[in-house]
Amino acid sequence: MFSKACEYGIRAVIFIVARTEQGKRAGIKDICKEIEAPEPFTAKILQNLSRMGLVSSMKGPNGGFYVEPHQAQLKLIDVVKAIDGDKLFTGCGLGVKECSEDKPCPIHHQFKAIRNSLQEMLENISVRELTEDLSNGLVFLKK
Amino acid sequence: MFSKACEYGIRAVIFIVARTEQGKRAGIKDICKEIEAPEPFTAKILQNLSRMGLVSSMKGPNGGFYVEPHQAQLKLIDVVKAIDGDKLFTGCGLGVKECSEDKPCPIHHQFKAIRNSLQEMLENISVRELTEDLSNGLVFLKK
DNA sequence: TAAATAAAAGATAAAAAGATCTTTAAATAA
DNA sequence: TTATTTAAAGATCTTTTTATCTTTTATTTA
Repeated sequence: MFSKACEYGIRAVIFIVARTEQGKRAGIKDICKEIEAPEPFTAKILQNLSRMGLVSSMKGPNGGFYVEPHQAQLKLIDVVKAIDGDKLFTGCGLGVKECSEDKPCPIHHQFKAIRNSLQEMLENISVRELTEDLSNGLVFLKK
Repeated sequence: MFSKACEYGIRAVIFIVARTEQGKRAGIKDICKEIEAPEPFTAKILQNLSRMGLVSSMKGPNGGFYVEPHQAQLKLIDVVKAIDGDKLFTGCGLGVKECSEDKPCPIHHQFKAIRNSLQEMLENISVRELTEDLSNGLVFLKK
């Protein structure tokens, strides 16, 4: 469904927001240990997210990734679209080039329903609420 | 969502069933022209489906791909699982290794709902009913 | 200011997915 | 039987995705 990059990205962002709420920044090493992700690859992903303004970073001692208050309002859909783009929500399920409402592919309508609910779900979940579940020990980022 | 192989596979199978209902076999060339897919790649996919018994084939003049009556009952889920496996329905949305009901990832429950409805959709759609829409000009396999 | 820390950036490498080409085998029809 | 047709099989190639390594730049602290 999501690319590996997107999976790592979402997990990393959840952890970063959690750390920010504890008043700390999250170093790439900590992040990757915590979410069990490859370090240089995840660093790349976060550099991109940082450049796009979804998260912030600071170099040097005690540096690392964090979120500004306004960034803490991130919805999951923002992260997904930043990393995987929106083809999951706009592309044809069967890869038919000119699939549209007028000339639908064989599963166009059924598919639309599914991915609309996927999109809706991602739009309604904030990263922040997931960090709460995380601190409460309700959900996990690794084994 | 689906791999390219799966997209081509589904489109090809729909066309093959349609041709079978017209009492003909579908050659790989015809198939690929009709669904706008790369020929050797699609041939590989159909060879696999044939080996797995989802479709039938015959060599020689007037040969090609077709379905036996019992194969015409194919559901979309059969094709998807044959090509992409079932990781879409069983794997964790965030790629967390030991994600489970007991130790769920942050979006485990929301994700489950989505993919259950996806699975349900694929289980309830038969390839055959899609060929009807195709012959009625209601849906399209290419532009 | 100098040393240490940590992200940024760029180059490179490995693996997987997607696509192609060539040869072989089976079936049919002349 | 022989030539023709068409899928099967195997080898190969390309592109994209995933992952790593090295060097540079920014920041902090001593």
